[in-house]
Amino acid sequence: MDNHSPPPRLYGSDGGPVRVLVVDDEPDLTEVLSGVLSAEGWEVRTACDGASAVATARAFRPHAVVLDWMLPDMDGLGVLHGLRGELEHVCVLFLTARDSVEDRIAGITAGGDDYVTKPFSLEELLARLRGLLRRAGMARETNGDRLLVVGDLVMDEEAREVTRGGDLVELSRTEFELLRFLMRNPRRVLSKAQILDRVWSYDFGGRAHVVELYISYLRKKIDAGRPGMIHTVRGVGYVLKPES
Amino acid sequence: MDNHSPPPRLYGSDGGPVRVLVVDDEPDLTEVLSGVLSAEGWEVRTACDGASAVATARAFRPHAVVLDWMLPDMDGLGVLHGLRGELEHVCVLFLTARDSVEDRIAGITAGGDDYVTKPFSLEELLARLRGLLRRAGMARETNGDRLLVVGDLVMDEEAREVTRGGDLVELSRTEFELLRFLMRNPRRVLSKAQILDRVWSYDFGGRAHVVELYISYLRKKIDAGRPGMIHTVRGVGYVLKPES
DNA sequence: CCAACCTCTGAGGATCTTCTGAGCGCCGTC
DNA sequence: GACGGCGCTCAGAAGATCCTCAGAGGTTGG
Repeated sequence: MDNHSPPPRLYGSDGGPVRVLVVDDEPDLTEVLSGVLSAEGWEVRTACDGASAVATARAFRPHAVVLDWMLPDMDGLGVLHGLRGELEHVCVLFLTARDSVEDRIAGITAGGDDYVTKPFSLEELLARLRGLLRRAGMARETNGDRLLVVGDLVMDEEAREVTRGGDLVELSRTEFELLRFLMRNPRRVLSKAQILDRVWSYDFGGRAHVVELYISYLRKKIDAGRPGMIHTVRGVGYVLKPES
Repeated sequence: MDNHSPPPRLYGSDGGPVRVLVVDDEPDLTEVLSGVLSAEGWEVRTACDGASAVATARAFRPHAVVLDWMLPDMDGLGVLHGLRGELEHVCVLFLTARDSVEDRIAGITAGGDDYVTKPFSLEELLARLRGLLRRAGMARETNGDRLLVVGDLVMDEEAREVTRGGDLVELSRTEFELLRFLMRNPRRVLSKAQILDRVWSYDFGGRAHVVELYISYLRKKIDAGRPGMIHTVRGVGYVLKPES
């Protein structure tokens, strides 16, 4: 369930919603991505292979493309060529298998694009996509700047830096992503299932118990000796909120 | 039995009533849900298996679907695919057995959908459904925002926060659901049977005595030292109303 | 290759919820 | 005034839920 971002937070430089094209041959994946992205206020189209991706891009003119590196009909480079032929400026976020051609991708991303390795968490993908568009100047956040602020808790997403009351807090990767999700949904109760679906990889087979564990880690680092901001709502989930 | 919710509270973005399709193979359940939902002002259709669900969706074009995860002919994912094929935007609320959630319904809550575990209470199901539609922007509440207000009593459903005269009141899960039901039906006498049917799970075997008990808990937390808002109507039930 | 770190599992124990049962008081009736 | 029906509250047992610790396994970086 996606209960953040009431109205769209992002707008294209032309004022309309940001358009993103999702290209992958697994329908389950495109479906989930499509759902999350439109719930975040983006306009989404999907394609399942390279040829239809290029064709869709021609009409849809997306600001960004989420593109699987391995497609049934062509590889990432081929699709990239097709896309660049259609669209002058388009941000591309590649999805790759962990061990596939990381070096070649590295060359490509030099052009301002980025990549995420499968399996990824939705929060990570969203963050990358947002970063990509911001850097390309193709979207302006209504927020204004790049800081997430809840009470005296501040997160700089780009620098991956978190401070509470001015003190720097060191977080591991998972802790950071969990906190980011919480901070993007302040004063809203999030269930463990929701958290699991967003912060952990989509193929994670584990149980909700991990969420409790990481909440416990976060509390130790963030709420230590201060009024707690992470509250348990028994039988429902967790909320992040500044003391009232 | 269902004498609350005066006229429909929800309208689709097109101005007409919200359409919801209920899919479950237990006729008892679909019947109850259908009754409650239409009493709440929704337009309802039902189906008892996956195939007829997809077929009905084609003609009915529901805004939301309440879908049992386990159906005689196909599983939830299959039906979901069928539905997504027919309808562009549709919210899905899954009904699952408690332990099938543990097996994980990967990505379900990520795509903007939600689930409720059986056995559930009607209030919980309704709340989830309302939340789903509100977030999808497919319904606008005549109310305007997400707060329930009765006198100086205020409930924020998303944060699960209740205040009386500005003071925060901590409630357990059941207390919260009971109060939500009362606040959604202010100035209306609700019988214990009604309350039991709506706030407790449909398979709850207990007696009306629990309702008295929980009303007592609520009074202690909400009416403590203030003019009482929860009034007993002897031989009939309870009313919530601000002092007149 | 080793050390440091991160992530997850499992178990134990602490805490909070929920429901049952019983006693008591209020109210209307007889 | 006595009685029965009804509602309120307390106390406690059973259960659900959550927190934390300790440790295995994997990954990273030197």
